[in-house]
Amino acid sequence: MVAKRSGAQSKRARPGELPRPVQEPRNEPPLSLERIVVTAVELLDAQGIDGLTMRRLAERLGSGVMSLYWHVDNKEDVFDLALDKVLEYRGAPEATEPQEWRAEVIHVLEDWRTSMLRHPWSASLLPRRALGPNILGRLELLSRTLSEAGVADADLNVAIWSLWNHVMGSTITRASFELSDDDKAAAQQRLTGLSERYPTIERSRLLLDSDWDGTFRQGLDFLLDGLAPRQ
Amino acid sequence: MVAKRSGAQSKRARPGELPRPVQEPRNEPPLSLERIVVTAVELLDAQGIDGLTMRRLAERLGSGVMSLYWHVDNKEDVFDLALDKVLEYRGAPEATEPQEWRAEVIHVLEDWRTSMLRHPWSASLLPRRALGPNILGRLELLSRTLSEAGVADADLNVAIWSLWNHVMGSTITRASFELSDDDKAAAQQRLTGLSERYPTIERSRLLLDSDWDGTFRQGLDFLLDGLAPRQ
DNA sequence: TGTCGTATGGTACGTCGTACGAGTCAACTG
DNA sequence: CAGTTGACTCGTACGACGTACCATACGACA
Repeated sequence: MVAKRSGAQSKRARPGELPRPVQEPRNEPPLSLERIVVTAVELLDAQGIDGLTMRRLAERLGSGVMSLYWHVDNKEDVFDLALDKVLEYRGAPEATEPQEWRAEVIHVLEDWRTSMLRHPWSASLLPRRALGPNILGRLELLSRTLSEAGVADADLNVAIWSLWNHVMGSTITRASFELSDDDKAAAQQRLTGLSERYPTIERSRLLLDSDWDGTFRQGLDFLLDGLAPRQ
Repeated sequence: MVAKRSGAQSKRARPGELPRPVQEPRNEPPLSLERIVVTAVELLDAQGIDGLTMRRLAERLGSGVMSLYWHVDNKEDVFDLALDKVLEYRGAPEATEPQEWRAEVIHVLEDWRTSMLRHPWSASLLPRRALGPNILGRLELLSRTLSEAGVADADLNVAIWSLWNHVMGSTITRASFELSDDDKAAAQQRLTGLSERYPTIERSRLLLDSDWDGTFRQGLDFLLDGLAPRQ
């Protein structure tokens, strides 16, 4: 536990140059934190949360299992890094007109939600992981936007958490209904078998066809209406 | 996989009656689904999600590990049952005056949130587990209340999911900040060490002292304002 | 007395995270 | 040039896990 995890960039392996000295050809580039995290995300996308094991990760990287532990403290670390990786923000860094703050907020939050829905495992992972720099960066951006829009400092925390909660809730709900696969079967079974116990749910077909995107936008509008300073 | 998991109630062991025939005294009551679930909740409360293992559960129950599998399909099953157990609803079953629907909704949702905060593991578990009967029961109750309050069927799903999302988001956020313990250390470190990167967050002390309950109530009010029919 | 459904649990297998320590290699020091 | 150091890789091994398989016990009924 010393100098480990310096932001060591692996130098691009320029092919043809510097022929491999004595060893049998190593067809994989050297390990790096970057490669590990990228591969972990791939693995999570392909196999889900339980599909990520250190052995499989090493296999994909063409390395020994224990080599990973030079770059990473433990498996939880991998989860933290993968989660934060997925939440990198590549948004317009342009200064926005002050009167467009609402559109700016909506854009930030929808991008956030989209990023997580692209990797459904991230939604179920976030509740129990630490806040990485990218997550904090998004929170900071949101804070600044609201602050510049005129939200008083005293109301800022309430505003931020309300919006955060909305994004988290919508995303998690959406994602957990997306990847179930037996969702339809289970829901159908419950609805037909127990329709007399849950008549209202059945009537509104709550579990079968809901407009996730519309719900997100509509709830967001209500929150922003309430949070925004009158003007 | 046949008649298993019938709601087999274990008959109360009436002490003194029917002396133990030949075996050495079995000081534990017989296994039952009920006992298993209750003990699983205790174990989760005490040790957290990773603390629940089939071996530890069996140890607490004074039984062999494999005996659990007569009552339960697998470990995921235990999670589902424990989660739903925690969400039993013991609310006032009274018929409410139609003009009090708003208080009724607030009560239902606050009770929901309180139940989950009593068992912080439930918040991080819910996103990836199936909907049990108690959860569906709460959704049904919420649906009926809103429906009787005059929310049109077309808007019902949006209303329910918006409220559900709010409860989920608030609870998960709150719970994940509650049980971290290194929260303060990590947050402090980030704030002092990286204060120039997240100035707005630092200024508002977002990660240190936020009013979770107030945020929940205020966001809920905004949502209800938006969702309720004008009257 | 047998047979059957209900219930218990010991043993064993494959998989997991990771501690430990030996190994390789480039860069630097003298 | 030899020697040392530090960055990095990885084979082996250990304890813990979920659970498949199978032997057992017991009350009820034939």
